[in-house]
Amino acid sequence: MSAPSMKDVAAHAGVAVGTVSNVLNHPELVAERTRKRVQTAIAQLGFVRNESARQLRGGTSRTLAYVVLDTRNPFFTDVAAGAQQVAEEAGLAMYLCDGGENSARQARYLDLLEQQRVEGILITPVDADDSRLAALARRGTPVVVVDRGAGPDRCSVSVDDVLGGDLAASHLLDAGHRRIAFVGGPRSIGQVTDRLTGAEQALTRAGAEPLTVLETTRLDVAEGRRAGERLAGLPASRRPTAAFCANDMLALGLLQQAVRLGLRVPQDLAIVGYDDIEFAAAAAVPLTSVSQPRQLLGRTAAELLLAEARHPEGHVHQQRVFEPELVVRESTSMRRPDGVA
Amino acid sequence: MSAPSMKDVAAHAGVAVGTVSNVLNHPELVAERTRKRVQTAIAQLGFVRNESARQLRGGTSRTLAYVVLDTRNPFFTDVAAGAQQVAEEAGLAMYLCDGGENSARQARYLDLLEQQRVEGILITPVDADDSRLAALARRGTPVVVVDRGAGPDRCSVSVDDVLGGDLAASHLLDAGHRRIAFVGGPRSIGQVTDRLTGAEQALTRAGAEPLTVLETTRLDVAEGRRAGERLAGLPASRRPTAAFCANDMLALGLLQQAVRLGLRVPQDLAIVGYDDIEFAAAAAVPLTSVSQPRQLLGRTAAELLLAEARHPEGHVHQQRVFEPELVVRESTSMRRPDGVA
DNA sequence: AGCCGAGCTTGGAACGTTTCACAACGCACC
DNA sequence: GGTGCGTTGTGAAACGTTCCAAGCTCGGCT
Repeated sequence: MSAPSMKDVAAHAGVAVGTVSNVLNHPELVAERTRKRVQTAIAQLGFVRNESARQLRGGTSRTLAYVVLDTRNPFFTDVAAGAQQVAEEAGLAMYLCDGGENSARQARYLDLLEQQRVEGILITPVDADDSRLAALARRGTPVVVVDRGAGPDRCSVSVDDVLGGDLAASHLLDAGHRRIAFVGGPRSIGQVTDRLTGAEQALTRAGAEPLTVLETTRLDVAEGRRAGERLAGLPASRRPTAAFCANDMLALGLLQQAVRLGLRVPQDLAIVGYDDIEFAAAAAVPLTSVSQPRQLLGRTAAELLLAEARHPEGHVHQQRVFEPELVVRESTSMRRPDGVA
Repeated sequence: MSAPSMKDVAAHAGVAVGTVSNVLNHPELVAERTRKRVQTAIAQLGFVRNESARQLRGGTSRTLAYVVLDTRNPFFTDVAAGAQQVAEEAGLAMYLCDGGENSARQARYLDLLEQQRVEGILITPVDADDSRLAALARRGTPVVVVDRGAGPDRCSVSVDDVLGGDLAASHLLDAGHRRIAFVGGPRSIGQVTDRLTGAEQALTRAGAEPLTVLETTRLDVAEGRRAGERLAGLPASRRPTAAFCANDMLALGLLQQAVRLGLRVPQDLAIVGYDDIEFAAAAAVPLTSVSQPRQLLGRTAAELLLAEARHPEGHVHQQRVFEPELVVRESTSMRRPDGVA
């Protein structure tokens, strides 16, 4: 009653197990007649290869995985789409594992994937703890860190987040803002601290007063709304006139809540996001954002991973760093977006 | 040089292979001293269980998969988050497979997952072809269809899309619109045709002129923008005064392009979306949309799947249908959203 | 007729686990 | 001093493949 195996197929077709295997893997070795017979037996029994057995017997898993920071952030699904494309071209499947910004969950996925002997892992880590990845790599599972730089003994694909933070803050300074807030967290996430660092660096350079940091527990819309509430609650005299958010999810939440509570954007509060996700341009007030080459990031990461998986011996780890780009829209520009007035 | 196996661990610790297995699976059967010895051997060698072998030898995969229509649509990642929560509580991992609105790709994933003997599959199918799912189920892999109704021999979790379409169209009719466009496609996707059917039904009931159907090739923002272009290109006399989009991705694209091309929303063009994704409320003109209980959908689906996977014998298939709800926002309401004037 | 090689098929080893019947040991008890 | 029991550890079978050496059957060639 359990799933039919090759043995059953062989019996049913009156051939040896090896022949069934040959029909599946080297059909050219099998005589026409026999092949047909085996194939109908397979169809009749509803035989399905057991991938575990297959893999055990020396095969490879032909599978990659991308352990994502949070699948609900469109930025990462765009990156994933890029990676998936490359995987597909190489004949590999790619699983997405949602870390949900949860360190323990990510760790569990890593364990599982290693035990499953996937050919390689792409990961955007929640925390800075590199030892787990080091162990993985040491034991033979190639790892590429995505959207975060890595040390010399690992491939990584990232965008210069410090520069991105600098761009964002500089833009706000240029527009005349002096009291600027940074919205983002938790600090354990590398991108958050890098973007913050970049922004601080710009302010220091300009001799402006330091950032007001509104720390969040996650990088999602809900947290953005909470930050909006906190900002709107401040007396206008002390309220920052601009906010730089660690990503667009936060920025969109912040924007939404700020508007709801009566702040005008950008007049009362200018907002800069990060990632330039597709929805940023379509926001209530189209969002100024720091853009990253999402798909390219994914593609490159997958290519590096494949290269390492295919030729582990001579592999030289690369840390690719792309440049972010500021996309200015109405959320920071004083011009009225349209002539409705 | 290849990954160490239990045999290596056993040799290193001076015990039998069976003992190593016991340390891992039934530690209480092993004496303290021996257990310690084995554990240090494991640590020293960097031994990692081979999940394939494990699974082969009668174990189960403790893994679910959700084959998503398109991971770049936030609706589905929200559903996935709900499902994942349930899976996690049950001690299972869940892989996300991005079908990318591509029938062939979905099929490939299904094959792979079946060969991998996952415990069950959640799927939002691209096309209406049920035979593949039927085959899966027949051979013993439980399947639950998500966001689409199914026949009596399969579990499904869906929202009444016909009703949703009706709600949307009725709302537009109530607001006085008579020339209404439907934006969506391809028709192979069940949700699209159901929502269209519902809308048509409302128009017929009201004796209004039939829908102008703008068919799209995908359900994404880019296609929405293209539809916007087509609409804006029509002479005002023949242009629909309202559009109902098969999902929010389309609606957001349409909105964006319509505004860019000088149409005022909702005065020149009212827009209703579908799914009420988080970004709908934050759009340039907050989007009226048909809301579905996303997380609940995912949770329920996963629960049904688990139930079937755990007790296949007595299982009775259920087709759960939830009710959608119209959320009215500025994209269809004539009131000016704020007092800016 | 005998031999050869081509074409096809076979059977069994190996992959790394888990499980299970059983062996070995020490110990208490009669 | 044997018996019986509980505690630990052992070794081999089994899971479903793939791969390979070896076998079989033919027809053609010398």
